[in-house]
Amino acid sequence: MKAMKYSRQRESIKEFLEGRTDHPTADMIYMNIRKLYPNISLGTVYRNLSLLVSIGEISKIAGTDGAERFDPNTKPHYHFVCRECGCVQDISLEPVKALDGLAAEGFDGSIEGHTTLFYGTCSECKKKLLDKPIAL
Amino acid sequence: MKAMKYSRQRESIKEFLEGRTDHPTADMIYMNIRKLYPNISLGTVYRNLSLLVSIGEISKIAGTDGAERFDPNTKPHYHFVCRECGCVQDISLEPVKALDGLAAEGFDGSIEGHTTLFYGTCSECKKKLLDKPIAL
DNA sequence: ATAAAAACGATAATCACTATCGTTTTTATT
DNA sequence: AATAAAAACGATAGTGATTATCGTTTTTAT
Repeated sequence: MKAMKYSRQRESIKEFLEGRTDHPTADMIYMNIRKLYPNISLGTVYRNLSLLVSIGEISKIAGTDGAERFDPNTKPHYHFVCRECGCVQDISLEPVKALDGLAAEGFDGSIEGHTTLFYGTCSECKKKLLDKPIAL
Repeated sequence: MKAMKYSRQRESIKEFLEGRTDHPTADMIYMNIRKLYPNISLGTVYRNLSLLVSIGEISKIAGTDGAERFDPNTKPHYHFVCRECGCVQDISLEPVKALDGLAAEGFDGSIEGHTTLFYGTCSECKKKLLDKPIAL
């Protein structure tokens, strides 16, 4: 009933995301795709991003302040967000499924999973903070 | 330099939140406070909520879709969000601080903590889903 | 080659939230 | 109690991310 048709815009969005680990926002993706398709619309970027998410080809990272971020890696994994610069990075820790069981104890609903966002200071910002003189 | 002055609007917001475990949004709080102060402004609600958060009297729950939610419980704890109705509930599991150490392994930034949001179906919605006939 | 419908670009609308600003309250000091 | 500085207010405009609308263009099965 709703067969998906090919679109080069969607293809280029997927290609742009492929291999990336910086989890860009819709706007960052828009800015970059515009170099290839100068009159692509921001709405088209949003439409295709949610389309790609809905068919499971990319995933969306929620919980980060401001804009949503997109990830070509669809396997569940944890993320880290830097409190200094706001950058988002992958955490190479296998999701701790045991947490779901622990959380389910004494809980009357059913728990299907969890999302975890670690926060702190990324290595880049740690360096910068060391170089910076102490503020008075 | 910036002494905080009393305000009944702020007081009533704090009182409204006190004892609640449904984690209302700013708008839900606004709707309720209006019964007591019919011409309170939504801006006043937002201003006081962030003020109360900044002095540590209440806390803000991020990561839930749409609007931010507020919690009178300032001790760090996990939350659950229902995928059916969107309600947010407390999880009575002590934050697993060991996760931070695990995540830090092989990570070059520094991890200060994490937020975790469990998802699934709340008990209310489980009941409703059982009563509902299977869709064709 | 045709035509149905999916996707497009442009743009308006929505939603949650923040900022501005003139007026009202609070509160420390007379 | 009167005063006055500043914090807080209500009304409202503005912002930023996202979604909806709509007439036109592309895709694709026939």
